[in-house]
Amino acid sequence: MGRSPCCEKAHMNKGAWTKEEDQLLVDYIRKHGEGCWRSLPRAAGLQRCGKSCRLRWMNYLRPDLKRGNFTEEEDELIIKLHSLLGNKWSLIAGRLPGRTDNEIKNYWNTHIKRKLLSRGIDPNSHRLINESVVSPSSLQNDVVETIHLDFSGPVKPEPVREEIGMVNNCESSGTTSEKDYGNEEDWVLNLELSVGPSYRYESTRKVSVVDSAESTRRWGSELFGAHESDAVCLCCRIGLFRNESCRNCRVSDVRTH
DNA sequence: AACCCTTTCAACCGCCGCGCC
DNA sequence: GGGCGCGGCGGTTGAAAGGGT
Repeated sequence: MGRSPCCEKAHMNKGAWTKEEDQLLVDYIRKHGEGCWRSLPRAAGLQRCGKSCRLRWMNYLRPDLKRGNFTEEEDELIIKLHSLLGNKWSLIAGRLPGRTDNEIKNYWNTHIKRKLLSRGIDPNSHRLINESVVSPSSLQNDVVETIHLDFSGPVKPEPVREEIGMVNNCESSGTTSEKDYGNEEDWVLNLELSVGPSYRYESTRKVSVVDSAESTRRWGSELFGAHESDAVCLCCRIGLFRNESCRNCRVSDVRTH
């Protein structure tokens, strides 16, 4: 017996949303907040699947979305993050305030891929297209810089380390799961990401950020080589602020908290 | 104006992880 | 431990828009 569908297919609208539907959804979420997507359509008077409502809200109706073209800085930031994270669009989106995973994914497929190819760079491996298979020794010789993003609070003993070449093809699962470190209740994520060639970066910094736009600008221009005044807690940087998981964060940005 | 091809991007689909029972 | 429901994610699709002839 298969899993039941997320919603009844019958009597459900599909395709483009109308203004009236948008309004119903916005009104409902303004009143009741996000969540309970399965029951939301009925409660809001929408003939839509809950998933569809969530998607519409997340990708289009959220008030904090940035509209318009991507800037050159955002382009470069996406490229660098993709070289680190692979097709983890939601993680990448978490680093670009106002941009959605869907938007970035589309932008990657329609613009950035082409841009990289025109530079002679393979968009999947982020290496020169003519470059032969990378040997382990050449990987070792890559200057590997560490991006150390830390939270306040306890730190788990062994930091996760992802190195270029393992990340690019997404064979890496992204992060080592918590179970790999036992069930420590209180350890706080201490993720180290590595990428080469290097960007200058001192690995232990704790600072605050002024606002999300400024954060983006700094990241775009000085990615992984930020000033001491640029570090942000990981939860904010990878986008956890969306689900209020960012409890230890000291950032005072209103939008993200 | 009409047609065709390409590009863009909103929306859908299927799968997965997590939490709950 | 296993089943189930839900939210979330990434890949894919297809309608609409844009551009060329």
